[in-house]
Amino acid sequence: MATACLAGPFRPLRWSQIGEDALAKRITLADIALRSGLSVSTVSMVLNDRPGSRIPESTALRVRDIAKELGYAPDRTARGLRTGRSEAFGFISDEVTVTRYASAMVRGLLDAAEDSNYSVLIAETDNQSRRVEAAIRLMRTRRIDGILVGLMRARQIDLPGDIGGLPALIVNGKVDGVVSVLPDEYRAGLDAVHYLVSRGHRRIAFVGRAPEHLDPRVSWTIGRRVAGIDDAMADAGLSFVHEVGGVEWEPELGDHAAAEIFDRRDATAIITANDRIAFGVYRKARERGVEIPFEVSVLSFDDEQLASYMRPQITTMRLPYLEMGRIAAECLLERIGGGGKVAGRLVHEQDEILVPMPLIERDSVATIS
Amino acid sequence: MATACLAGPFRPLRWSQIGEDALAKRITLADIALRSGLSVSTVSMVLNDRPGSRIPESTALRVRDIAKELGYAPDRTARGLRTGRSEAFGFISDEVTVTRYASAMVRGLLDAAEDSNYSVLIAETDNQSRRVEAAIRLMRTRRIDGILVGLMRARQIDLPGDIGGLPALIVNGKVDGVVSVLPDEYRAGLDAVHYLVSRGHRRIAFVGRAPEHLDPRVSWTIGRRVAGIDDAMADAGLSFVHEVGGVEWEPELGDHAAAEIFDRRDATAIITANDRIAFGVYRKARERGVEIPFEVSVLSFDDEQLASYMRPQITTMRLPYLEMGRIAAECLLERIGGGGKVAGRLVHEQDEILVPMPLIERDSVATIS
DNA sequence: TTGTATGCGTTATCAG
DNA sequence: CTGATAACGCATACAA
Repeated sequence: MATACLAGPFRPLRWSQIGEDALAKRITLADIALRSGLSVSTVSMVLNDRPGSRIPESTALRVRDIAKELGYAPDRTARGLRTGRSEAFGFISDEVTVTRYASAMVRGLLDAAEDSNYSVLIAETDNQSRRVEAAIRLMRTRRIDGILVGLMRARQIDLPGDIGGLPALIVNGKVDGVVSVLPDEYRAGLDAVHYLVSRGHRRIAFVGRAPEHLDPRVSWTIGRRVAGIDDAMADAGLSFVHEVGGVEWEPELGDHAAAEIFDRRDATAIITANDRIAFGVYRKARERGVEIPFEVSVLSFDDEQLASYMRPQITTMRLPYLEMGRIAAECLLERIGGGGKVAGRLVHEQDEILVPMPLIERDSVATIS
Repeated sequence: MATACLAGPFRPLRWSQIGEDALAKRITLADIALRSGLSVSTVSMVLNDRPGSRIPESTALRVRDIAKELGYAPDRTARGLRTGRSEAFGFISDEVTVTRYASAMVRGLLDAAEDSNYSVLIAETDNQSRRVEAAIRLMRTRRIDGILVGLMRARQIDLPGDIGGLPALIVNGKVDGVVSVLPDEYRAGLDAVHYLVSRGHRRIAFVGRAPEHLDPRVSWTIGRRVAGIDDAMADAGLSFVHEVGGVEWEPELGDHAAAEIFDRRDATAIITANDRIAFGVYRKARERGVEIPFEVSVLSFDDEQLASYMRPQITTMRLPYLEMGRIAAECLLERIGGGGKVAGRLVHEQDEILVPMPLIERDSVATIS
């Protein structure tokens, strides 16, 4: 472990003010009951305005006034103990919090939670089932109302821990018997090809096919992405002028593929299975003096961070992590039934919720005649 | 907002098993008291083995056995209500969860929390003081034991919300009167130059100086980074053969600077203020056919994700976000005093905890004679 | 229309 | 050594 190291003048410093602030007692229903001369239960009724018992507006108003004046906020711990609902849910991820990819997912779910006054408990498991179990156990002792499981790469997994009757969803992944929120990869594949064709391209190359990716335990979505691409090509009466397969979707594959494709001089456009491959294609293009998009167009998938560094800016099908996170949280909240002010109609009793992958139109695809 | 979209066959699906699992009542102290014939308080004493009262090993053992057998886990909600400590702390960040940079910080603090059986409540504020206040308020109603504030870019800020007597630390930033955990930028600047000098470089260029960065509200650390570089240069009796200033530390600055530097042909090494600038330098080098590191060496700062895509791999001073997160959480936990099994000695009553920035030695610096 | 009593699961105090 | 009993802050069924 890294060790902390000191610097600067040694200046004693209060970690926290133990003064009047700390003495500012947390104010409770009792306080406001005292102030109003009413009983605790009356105050509670007013503040939760329960439909059952009608309390005259006059007193209700007074209670609310005092509550506001005192700055009352209900103690969620106590309320949770009483009601059995914590108004918090858990998010367990393999490593999504920490990766280049998908931390937008976290933001999406945080946003949705905030809208409903929910808190989120986050745990990373690094794919160790021991840690998954531990996380779930810990969260249950905190009485979370539901649980979200997030994966960095969309694939099928088994859930080691016992969800045990808790409302649950999986984001960017597949677990038997649990509803998934997934990117709509098939449609994205379709859209990608349609876009290219609509811009006049008919001699298209494809980089990244690999049978290994068809195993659902490896990827639940890549097969659909490729199927979409293939189907759209077939619909357009086209077939690839060249293909370069590859399991490792890294820049090196792009380097290598671009070299081949540039040598053959037969493609006007290249579809790369992801941005990292496209990055390699770009690199090779710069080396060879091949001008994108004038000599060759590039269309890619993912729109990861890396894409923002590519010049010309790359046109790519965006993985909608932000929306997936938000939608997953909204579904969960609605399922929990806790005042989740859900914007639109949300889908239930469906085993997959597919979120569209928008085409981010930038500068790497030229129109040809 | 994106709308969810359906696909696949409509197959009714249980969101959760309402069967035996859900009926598996949460087991409490009472259950285990019943089974053991002892009282709830005795069981509690045993399970928390309080020093006050000695309970014979025989009964203690029996209690523990039953507890294990039943799979007892204390209800943190109830315990929290009683003790006033939730064994959870809050993490409030401007946008650190979601950026390319610093999500490692989150992992670090999650790791530390897990070691102490703490949970962490995360909120993003997007730099809106309204949201900061709301987050703090919400967290306080959950009785968090302490609070961590994280910033994406290390700078001085004011904390809008009322921390009110809660133990607090700020990670990668500065708030008046609050202890900071920061990267040791001055030393990193020193080390960077020393490294270059030790490899024989004496004609060094620097890209990225800007007076604007010296404002603590803009950056609390860049000044130190540059000061370290300058001091080390002076110590070595050197001055930069060329400098290209720039406020925007983006690839374009690197492009531009590299063009200048390559034209002059007077530097054997370039220090770029961050990786994004270095990325631009690389791009220009590839365009010009300049070979790194043989014709010119590049030394950079940050080691952000982008760095992993650069070929040859770049030598850079790593921003130790993971360690900063872990150390901050450990300090906070120790301050809270809650069973935080802290590995090493941690520093207190110090207004800054500086975490070393390691030199990640890769392939962009050549040794010259 | 409002107050009383009870319980959520723990921990803590204090008798026995 | 152990067990009532109270309290944490809130919600709710029921009584007044």
